[in-house]
Amino acid sequence: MNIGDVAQLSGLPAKTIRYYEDISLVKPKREMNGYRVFSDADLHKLIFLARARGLGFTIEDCRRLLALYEDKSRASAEVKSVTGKHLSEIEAKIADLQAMHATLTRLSEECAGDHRPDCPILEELGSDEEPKSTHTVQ
Amino acid sequence: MNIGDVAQLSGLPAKTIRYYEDISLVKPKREMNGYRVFSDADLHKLIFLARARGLGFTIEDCRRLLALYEDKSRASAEVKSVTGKHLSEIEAKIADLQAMHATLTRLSEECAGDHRPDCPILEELGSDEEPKSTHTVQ
DNA sequence: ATTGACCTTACAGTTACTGGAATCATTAAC
DNA sequence: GTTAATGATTCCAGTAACTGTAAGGTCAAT
Repeated sequence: MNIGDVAQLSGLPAKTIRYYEDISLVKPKREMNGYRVFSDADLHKLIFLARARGLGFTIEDCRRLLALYEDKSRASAEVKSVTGKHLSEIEAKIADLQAMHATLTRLSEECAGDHRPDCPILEELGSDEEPKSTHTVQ
Repeated sequence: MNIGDVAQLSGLPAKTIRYYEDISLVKPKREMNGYRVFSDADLHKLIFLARARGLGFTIEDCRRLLALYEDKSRASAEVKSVTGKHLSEIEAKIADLQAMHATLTRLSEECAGDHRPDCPILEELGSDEEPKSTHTVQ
């Protein structure tokens, strides 16, 4: 299969697949004309990667998970550990976003949103005192 | 004030403040020795930026908000519009993260997490069929 | 005169791609 | 047989918002 075929089948852009080769996540063979040739195993890997990335795992997590996937004597504890760390990060991000959301919603509700210049959003951002909630993490 | 002082007072790293000057968010004067000199107005801007960034606004949003802040004849509707778009993006991100979280939690609960190789997490990532939920957005 | 804290610039690296240009290969149409 | 469309290749640059590091200048105190 050529890159267009596996792009279609995995849902990943060809550009991304070339990038994954660059960083050695997949190692397709080459034809005499220089074209990449992807085996079924390569396609399988790409589908694995697409799903893992879709679940928000970093590339390095994906590399680790792929290695575990191919190690038939792995301990499932290792996989669960990677997943657990990722879950914690997701939880932290959700919490941050919810805090931002709460603050912005409060300010937005207080703002008339008309032609007049008075604006509680800008007032809070520019105030001299500590605002009700300031977020340090994005 | 020198950069260390405003870094302290705004909570922003000096490095970040230099970067903000690079991209023209602040324009401190210079002393004869080349050191940056920050006015009270500069400090005020930096605090504004720190808060807006803390609420997850992009740098370009911050630039826009800062311009509105300094435009005493602005319409609060403009500020509310920027904020509203940002709120929608936050909501979308939260939804994505919650979907990932749900999938990963389900898989994690099914995984023994011991010395044995059997692992539902890897099985789903590597399965030939469409998994129960595949996320396209991260 | 020297130490240490603080300031300067410039360049590289981070994450995970994405866009674009220039070129080559393959295939289908005329 | 030539041409055009499609699809492949490489390479370089850009994105967001910084962060790290190196090499060096300045200042206050000892």
